[in-house]
Amino acid sequence: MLSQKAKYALKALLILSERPAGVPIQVVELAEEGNLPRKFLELIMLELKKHGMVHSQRGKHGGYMLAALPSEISFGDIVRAMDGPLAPIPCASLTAYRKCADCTDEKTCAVRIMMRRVRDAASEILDNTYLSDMSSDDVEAISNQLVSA
Amino acid sequence: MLSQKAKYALKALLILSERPAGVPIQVVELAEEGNLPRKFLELIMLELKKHGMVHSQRGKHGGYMLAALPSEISFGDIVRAMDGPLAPIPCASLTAYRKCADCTDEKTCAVRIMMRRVRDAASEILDNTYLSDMSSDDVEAISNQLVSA
DNA sequence: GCAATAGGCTATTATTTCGATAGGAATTAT
DNA sequence: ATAATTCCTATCGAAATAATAGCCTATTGC
Repeated sequence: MLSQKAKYALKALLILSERPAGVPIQVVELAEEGNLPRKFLELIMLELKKHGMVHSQRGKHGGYMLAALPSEISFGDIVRAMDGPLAPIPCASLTAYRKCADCTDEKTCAVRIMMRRVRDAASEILDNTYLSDMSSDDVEAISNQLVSA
Repeated sequence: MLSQKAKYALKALLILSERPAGVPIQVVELAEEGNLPRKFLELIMLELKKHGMVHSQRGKHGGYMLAALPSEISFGDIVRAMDGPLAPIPCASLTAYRKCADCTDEKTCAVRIMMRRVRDAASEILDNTYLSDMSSDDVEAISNQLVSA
């Protein structure tokens, strides 16, 4: 499951990615444009900042801006920052491996192998798509393709 | 995330799939062989039965058996029965679509498109692999390939 | 028929996680 | 100074998760 937190983070960063770089956008504005709960979004932006994905400017005329180019921030980065590993189960994670408490022999565990495949597939998609690949223009084009297909 | 419940279900069904069909296996035996909490597993087996994936026989010499061939029960079936839809977010689900409360325009939602891709990838894997594809022999072979690769 | 065995069912519980809100401290522009 | 805005901590309620307990009911073997 993708948490609300991660969903909101994605939406906020997508909005930021379509604005001119370096100009701070306030949380209120992000919340309005994305239809997101303001106070919750504040926490999220703070967390994104701690992960180095955005910069902030305090005080009047402050706000948030991307810490890198939209072509450098992947969906995988964002989802991991908010929700942790992509793998459905810790023993199938590359970035945060943890053995199952009840596991007797990992090598013969079919569950782990299957979940590893799922993880790899998700990573293949999310780690190779960047904010810049999903601008509103791109998304509209994709949606239209789906309709005509 | 794959729940413990789903993980235990998968392990139990994998054990069943390697036993002769039609011979009931008791919960205690499944719990021991799979290193699973007995009482919790009882609930799980019951739920699997309600989903029509296993049959049960009560009384002395009772137990559970698969309701179909191992080549007919997919990992996708099992995961969905235990944890619900594969999609990371309801608006990207085929089997249990639900609109996001905060969504203003689904057609231009990049999050939904990405999560739909993830869903499709997971489905591609889980719906096309059956219990019979993951017998302990198969799994050992796969593990050995990984070592030598 | 009766005892033993095993699934069936309901309730309960503890723990954690999630989603969100509140209030105020720190900082900056004017 | 004042207004605006991020930063930080605390807190809350609701839901989900993981599991256990206990009793009921069906079936079998003798």
